[in-house]
Amino acid sequence: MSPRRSAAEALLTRARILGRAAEIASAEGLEGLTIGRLAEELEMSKSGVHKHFGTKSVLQISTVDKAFVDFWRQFVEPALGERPGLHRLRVLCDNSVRYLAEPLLPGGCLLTAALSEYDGRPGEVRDAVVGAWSRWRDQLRADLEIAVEQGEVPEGFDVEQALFEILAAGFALNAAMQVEHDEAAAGRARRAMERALNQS
Amino acid sequence: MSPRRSAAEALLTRARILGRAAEIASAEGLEGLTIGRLAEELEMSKSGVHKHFGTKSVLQISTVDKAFVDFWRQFVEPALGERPGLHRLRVLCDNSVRYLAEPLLPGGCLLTAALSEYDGRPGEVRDAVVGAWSRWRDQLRADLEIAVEQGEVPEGFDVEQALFEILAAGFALNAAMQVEHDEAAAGRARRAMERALNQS
DNA sequence: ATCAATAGCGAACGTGCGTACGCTATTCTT
DNA sequence: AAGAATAGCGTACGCACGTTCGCTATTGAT
Repeated sequence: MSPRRSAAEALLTRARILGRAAEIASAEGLEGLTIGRLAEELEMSKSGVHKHFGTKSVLQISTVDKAFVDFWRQFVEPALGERPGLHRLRVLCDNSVRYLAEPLLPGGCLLTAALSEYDGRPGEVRDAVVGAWSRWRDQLRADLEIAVEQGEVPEGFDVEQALFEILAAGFALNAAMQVEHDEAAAGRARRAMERALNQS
Repeated sequence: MSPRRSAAEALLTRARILGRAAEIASAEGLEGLTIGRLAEELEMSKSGVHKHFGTKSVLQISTVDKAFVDFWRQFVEPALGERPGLHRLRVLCDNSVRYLAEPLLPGGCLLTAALSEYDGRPGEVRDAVVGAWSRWRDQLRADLEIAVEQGEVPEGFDVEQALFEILAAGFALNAAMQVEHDEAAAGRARRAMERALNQS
């Protein structure tokens, strides 16, 4: 039927697979993502899907990477031009709230779900998830530290405490949206993050 | 081999199954929990395990119930004798931090993990998870409202905002413990919860 | 003493999983 | 123009899953 596509087409196919994979995994989990279902929904053969990755865990890792890159491109990179420190941090927080309140994926933030799914399962998939998560956290921490250096926060400001509370608000927002579609949660998350920065 | 136990023994068997089920599910997820593995680890037959529940989803729901009841008995009920309002709320918060920092189960809080696992999958399992979760949240909210009535919190205190931030700290604590065994996270969670109550 | 009820076992089932292999027809290199 | 490389398909494999069925031997009620 469809014997061989060009190398360029193959890249498109791969992207198509990962796009659908991210959608499925965001709702059903990375473990609920199966090659058979993927093949069916994309109207191609199981072996055709399989060949692009060679292994289930490579598919899972690639899906995590894709979701993270999409998030980064759309919600982090646009902020990188802002003035580093407290200002850029506020932009990043606001972007992440928008991302969690109106996710790119039907099942919400794939990274958040995968972190919970794999926190107790050592392996390469877990490493990929934790790695992506750390990149995001390190970005926030970097701006927090710049804010301290620039004296934009009060004396004795606790960077790790603020980081904890910002991430906490993100977790809670994600849960509120996914579990009960709580429209008021975005506002609460914003307020919680702002309070984390105005540490008393 | 083991033909028929007494009704009393059967209850013990059921409890033994659910105990191990909660351990497995806390680490591998409610979906990663399988009857075959359960049977193997308990050294009984698959059909023997199966018969106690009749259906996989009943097993999952029973496991959620068991984990919730254990948490409730050990960390909520002992606090119910405390003076209602802000004081009891503080005890509950402290208890929940201890629970999340040193969980009963090897993979951390089963309820938190299950909430994330099932937030995008409608069905009876999800209903059970959300139901348990709501009971906990309602308990916290009840004391927050009592605190407001008793004037223990400042004028204009936002109950839902405080609730959001308390739960947020719990999520973040759970993640910090499970993902990177961050020993400092408990202190940060306590501080975050306290700040949620001292709403400015 | 009798006898229905049942805890747990053993074997089997259909299904869906990840994976392996060979094939075909096109693309890309030379 | 010729030939190596390969995208994707079709088929098949072994395995683990949840579930079903019949059996056995004890329990607990009559």
